[in-house]
Amino acid sequence: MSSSITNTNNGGNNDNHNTRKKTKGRQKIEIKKLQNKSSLQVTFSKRRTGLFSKAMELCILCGAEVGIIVFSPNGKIFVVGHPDFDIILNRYLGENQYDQAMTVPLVQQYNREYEEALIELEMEKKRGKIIEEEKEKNNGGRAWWEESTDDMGIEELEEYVKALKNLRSKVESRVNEMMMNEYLIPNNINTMNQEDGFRNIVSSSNNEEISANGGCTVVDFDFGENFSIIHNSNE
Amino acid sequence: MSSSITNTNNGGNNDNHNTRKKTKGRQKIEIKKLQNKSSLQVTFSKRRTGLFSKAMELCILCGAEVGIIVFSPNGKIFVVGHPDFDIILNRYLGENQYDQAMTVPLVQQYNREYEEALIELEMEKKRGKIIEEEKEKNNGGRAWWEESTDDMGIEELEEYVKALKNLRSKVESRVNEMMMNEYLIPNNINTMNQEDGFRNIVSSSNNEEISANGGCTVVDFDFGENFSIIHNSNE
DNA sequence: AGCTATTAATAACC
DNA sequence: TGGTTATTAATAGCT
Repeated sequence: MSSSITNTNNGGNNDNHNTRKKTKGRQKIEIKKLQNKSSLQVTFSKRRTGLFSKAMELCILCGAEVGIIVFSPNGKIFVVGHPDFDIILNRYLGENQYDQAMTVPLVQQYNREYEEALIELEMEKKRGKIIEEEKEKNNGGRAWWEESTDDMGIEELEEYVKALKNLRSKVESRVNEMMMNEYLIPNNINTMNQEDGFRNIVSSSNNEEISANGGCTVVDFDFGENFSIIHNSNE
Repeated sequence: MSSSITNTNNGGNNDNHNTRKKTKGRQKIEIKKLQNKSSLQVTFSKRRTGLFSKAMELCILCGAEVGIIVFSPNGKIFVVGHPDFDIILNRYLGENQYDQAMTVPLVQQYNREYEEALIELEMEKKRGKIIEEEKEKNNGGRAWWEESTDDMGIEELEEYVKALKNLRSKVESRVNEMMMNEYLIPNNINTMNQEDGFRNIVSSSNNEEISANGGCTVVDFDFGENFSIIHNSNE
């Protein structure tokens, strides 16, 4: 049906002249990885623009909020968001803080290091408290660890270090265990304040490249509304 | 030109009967917020599907990696990603750890608490080292803080606590300052290991609802490839 | 980066 | 929500 319509465009006139079709026009393609490197590049660029445009339309038409991250085949990163990508991300992280989004390696690492530091600190404090107590108990006298010989004192310190290392490994495994549980039994969805003090600098620009950002450029396309786009370069 | 073609569809036959157009078909619309609530809902649903589909095609055709977060006008969250949203997010966080994405409130808090703990710990360790040194210096003798009276010893401790609190506030303001600088002068892009130990549970499901995840459902659409979709419910 | 013939997406209706 | 149809919008293949 539709083919008969399109054929009327050229009619029965299959002569040369200026009625000959200039190009084949759009052709149906299979959705599978493009092999031609240069056409892949062009397609990526066009379709990425199309995707961002669609996202913007969804936002405007429906009052939705959309954030998109795209890594090009060459590893370049493109980020868009409305009203702003980081607000979207923040909201996502806030509503999903119990799931894997919050347990990205860096946060895991912070978590572990912080807990370790806390425990070490607690132990140091306890030690300080013991010293104080001992001092008050036999005032003028020596502290408990000073009652022994010098060798003995050093031994104590070595033992302390050993205990600390021991503790560290115990904490490590306990933290790992906790992480496991967080994966398997999602819980404690405690909402946090998302608006608090969080301000972003690389948004609300108006048109074209505004500020270099450690190799990360911020661009505001002609999307009419404030639909911030962050990418490295045009691809 | 195109209008004359479309008119051939109905020809000159403007009678009733079964040649009458069944619907007006697609009409041109302005990209501005839809007012009709129910059509907005329908449009959101259809266009969201379209957006996700486009994203998937971009991934397959070009070998790109895409992650999308959508908040519906009703606040429902929809997340997609290929090969997996959390991998995309992880990669983004990794490559942008200097920018505001890493300074969402929770991480800021972790950061501050960790730094404070570290400094307290450092101070405690230094104190311990001094004690050790003093002990070795005049072996058998008293440590420096024991040379004074008991009152004096307590005073020292109180001073220590005061100094610690002082330090804490100084650290707090220094950290705030650093955060400010990180916003204004993006720097230290030190790459971290992103593949390390990070595994996600709520992906690689196959079709329809698989696992409830604290109210967050995981669905794999019929996108052919493994294009994970996470959302709360269908909208 | 432009152009054009097509296909793909979708607005209106059911 | 899911299906149909007439249209518009996106884009594949060329320049």
